[in-house]
Amino acid sequence: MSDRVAKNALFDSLADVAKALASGRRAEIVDLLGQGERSVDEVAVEIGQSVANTSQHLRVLLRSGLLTTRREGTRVFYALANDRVEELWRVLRDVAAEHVAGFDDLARAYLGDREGVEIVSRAELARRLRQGDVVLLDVRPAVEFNAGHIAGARAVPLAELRQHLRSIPADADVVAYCRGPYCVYADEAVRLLHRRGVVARRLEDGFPEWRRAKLPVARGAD
Amino acid sequence: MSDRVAKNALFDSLADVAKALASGRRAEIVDLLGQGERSVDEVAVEIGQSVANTSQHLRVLLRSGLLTTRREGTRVFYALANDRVEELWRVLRDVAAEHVAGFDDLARAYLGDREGVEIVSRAELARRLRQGDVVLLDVRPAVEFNAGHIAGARAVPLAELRQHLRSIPADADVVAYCRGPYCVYADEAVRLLHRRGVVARRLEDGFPEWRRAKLPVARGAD
DNA sequence: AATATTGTCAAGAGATCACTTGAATACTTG
DNA sequence: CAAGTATTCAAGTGATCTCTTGACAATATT
Repeated sequence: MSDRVAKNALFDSLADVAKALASGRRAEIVDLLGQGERSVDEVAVEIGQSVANTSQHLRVLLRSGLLTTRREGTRVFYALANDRVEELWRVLRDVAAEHVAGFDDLARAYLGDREGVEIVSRAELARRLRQGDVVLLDVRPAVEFNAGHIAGARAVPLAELRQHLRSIPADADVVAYCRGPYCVYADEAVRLLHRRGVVARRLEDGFPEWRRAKLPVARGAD
Repeated sequence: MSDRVAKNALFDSLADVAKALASGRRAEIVDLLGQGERSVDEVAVEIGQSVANTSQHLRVLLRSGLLTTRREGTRVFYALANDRVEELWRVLRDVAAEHVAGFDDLARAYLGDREGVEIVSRAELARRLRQGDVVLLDVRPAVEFNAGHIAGARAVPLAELRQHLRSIPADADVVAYCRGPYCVYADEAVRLLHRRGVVARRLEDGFPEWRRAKLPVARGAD
């Protein structure tokens, strides 16, 4: 059939979206931007790549329509184009977790042994927050907290957790959260708190999932 | 940080799933298998590639966990691993339709001008089927009809539509459906029916979406 | 056992991709 | 306007990807 060429072109164009995500570094970028917009330089630091290379990855994602940009002075901020992109990322992540051979091992290698880290479901955390008997720590970098956080959370970036230890009541029931299920921050926070004898758990996933579930969120420095 | 290596490996492995879909031909395969399992040879014919190349594409999808296989005599049947894979494909398709520049043009080039082809929503079709005042044609190949179809549909593969024209009452309200929103069969059926003076429309998408919406389905030759 | 059918593997050609390096551009500030 | 900062572009290298060709493997039929 002569439709072959047109059909190939159509499906190649569908595949272009997948291609945009078909690089570990770009996947990392999408995961990161799920927390809010970032400048090229910030993204470069987060993904551990040169600025030039990061810029090229961002352009690829932009060209495929997954991102938008905003200029502010000399800086350019990239953000996810919309919620559907976030949904695509989430579904992709779930499929990988379910189907990719060896994925669990890789996750364990990066996140460390999660044996000692107890999990709190979104539903339970929402209930405990309403009751007011839980100390909720947002252990992501401050920029991300400001861009949006769970209502009632305290901004305690992982790097500063040590300094805040004193202000956490010894008998408190602490929950920490970060970017999502494959982010180390909350795990490390929980482990540190445990070592100090504080009862702490981590939220099952992260802020994007909470927002998506239409649970209460807030913005700004606090 | 020394976590860099582990983090890269984790996200590379997430990107592997995207990589599996990052080829137009493999995208076509996933779209096709959404209708039900197929042998290597059948897939090869559908995507217009050699058997050897098709086999390699199928192995890539298999290795990434998106497909499963079943052997029957000398033939090997491939199928989507589960519903989540279908969901991933659907979300990817939607994101492409929404974000990829020029996607609409490519779709029009393949599907032809859809001006004259009126659309029926799933909800309306479901209602009309309950009332029993609609003739519903499944214009996909017979294998796909047998693997699953909308309850109440008649199997009328596009190639055989001409022979069935006589058995369609001139005053009937006809609806045709096929694989999904980017499948040509239903459009072509509607155009043919129009030329014969029959009032016909196409379902907004296809069988997989109908099944996913938990609307009534049936299996087998009728 | 010989033959046919169906699918997989291996090697190779040409295209595309990821990252590096160094230069160019866009904007701000002094 | 000059200098500085943030980003993008262009060229190049080694690796990976797609498709082809031809051989090989597994199963069924005679």
